[in-house]
Amino acid sequence: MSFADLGLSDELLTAVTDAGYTEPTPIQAQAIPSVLMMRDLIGIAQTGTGKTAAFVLPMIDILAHGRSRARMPRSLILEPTRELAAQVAENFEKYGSGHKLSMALLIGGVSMGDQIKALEKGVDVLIATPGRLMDLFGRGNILLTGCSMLVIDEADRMLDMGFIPDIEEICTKLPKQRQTLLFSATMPAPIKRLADKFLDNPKTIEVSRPASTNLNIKQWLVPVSGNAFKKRDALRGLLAQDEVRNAIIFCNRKTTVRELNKSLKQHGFKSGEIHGDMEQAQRIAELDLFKDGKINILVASDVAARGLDIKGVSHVFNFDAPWHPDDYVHRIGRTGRGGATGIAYTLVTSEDAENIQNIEKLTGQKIDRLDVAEAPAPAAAAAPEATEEPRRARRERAPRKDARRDTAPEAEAAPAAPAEPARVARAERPERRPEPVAVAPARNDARSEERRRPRRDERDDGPDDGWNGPIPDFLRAVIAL
DNA sequence: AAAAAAC
Repeated sequence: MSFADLGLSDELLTAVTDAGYTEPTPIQAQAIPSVLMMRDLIGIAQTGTGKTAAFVLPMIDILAHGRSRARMPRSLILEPTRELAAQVAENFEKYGSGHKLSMALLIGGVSMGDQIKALEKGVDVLIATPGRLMDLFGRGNILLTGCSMLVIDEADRMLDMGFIPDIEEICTKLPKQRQTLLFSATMPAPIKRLADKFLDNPKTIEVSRPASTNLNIKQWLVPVSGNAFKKRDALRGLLAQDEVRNAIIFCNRKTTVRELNKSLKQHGFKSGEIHGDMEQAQRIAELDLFKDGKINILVASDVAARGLDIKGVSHVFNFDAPWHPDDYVHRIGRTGRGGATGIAYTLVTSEDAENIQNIEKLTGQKIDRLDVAEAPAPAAAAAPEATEEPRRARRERAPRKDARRDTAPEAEAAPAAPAEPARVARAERPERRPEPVAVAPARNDARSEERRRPRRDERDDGPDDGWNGPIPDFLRAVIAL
């Protein structure tokens, strides 16, 4: 099966080939001919399956004929988040380069002026999040009566976010005579009802079992004993592996995102953050830095969990196990995209245990616990005196004021402590552990070692290990069980 | 429990 067999125009095939694609993904192979035949469609597909191109490509061909009129867009694509909407717009630009399609991206957080101007001129493709679309519609800037094609993308996400009433209202403003495509990773009852109500004899395509995980992604659970501080310890150790080219780190809370990014920066990592409390321009800027490799770590809330398509993300970390098991599948799906392999680590404390159970129930697979034999960098045990040395040195420094605080500890906020004798820092680190050259400047590494040792000690969590075999140093401090 | 989306 090749793109040439799907009925797309020659210009479009050229654009696809230029973009480096030769073979359609299963959802593209199944959806594109149906869409070109103007059928309604339900696409049940995980992200990372090539879903976006499955509707963008045929839409370009369909819209190539005819032209738009002022304030009357010819097609509408609804997306749950601004990032996703922007990404779909990028796809239209990429594949539509040979066509003269006009496009407007209606999302919040940016000024309305340009959006209104574009609408005035008339657009072939309108890509929108529901809020801004409703807003502009209410102001009389949009007429949807000429809109003969509708795409509802990530419908289950829309449901989660309470957008279904908005979607229903928008649907009623479109002409009855139209083509409607609905995409969703899962099919909960309210989405089924929505499809029954607004789609006409749809063809249903399901390309992967809902909530199945991508087999290209190697998943690990990393048991961590204790608190957020120890999680940060474990995380830094994992990030220091050579193979971590870049990574998205998901947290459950925006505050955790901010704290973790701050902490990673202080440890010399090139990291950035993205969450819903940030200005839109800031979000895009951070995303671009990550895409361009100016930073290689992006700490994110679930705003980035779904649909974000960034090429070549080598690792995903779940700093917290997500509350909703669906989100787990979406988060780790940011790696292993386009047939590449990826690795996903989930840090697990007792607080995460229940969420992990739900995830394993949903996916129907047990996730491997990272154990000694398979740990990334098995190492010789540290010399006995090596663990004593930093404790002594540490007692000479100011003790923590509040030993119970486990977020944003002042030890991290404080300026760098004077370096330990190099011998100590080295003795604590296994010889075979890769230097974190690409991720964290080595000079900061000794500092990070210093900082976490005192903390563990003061918290008086008991012995450092209970292991018999060689344990990677970074896991020694944090692994439970 | 959280995050997302309109001013």
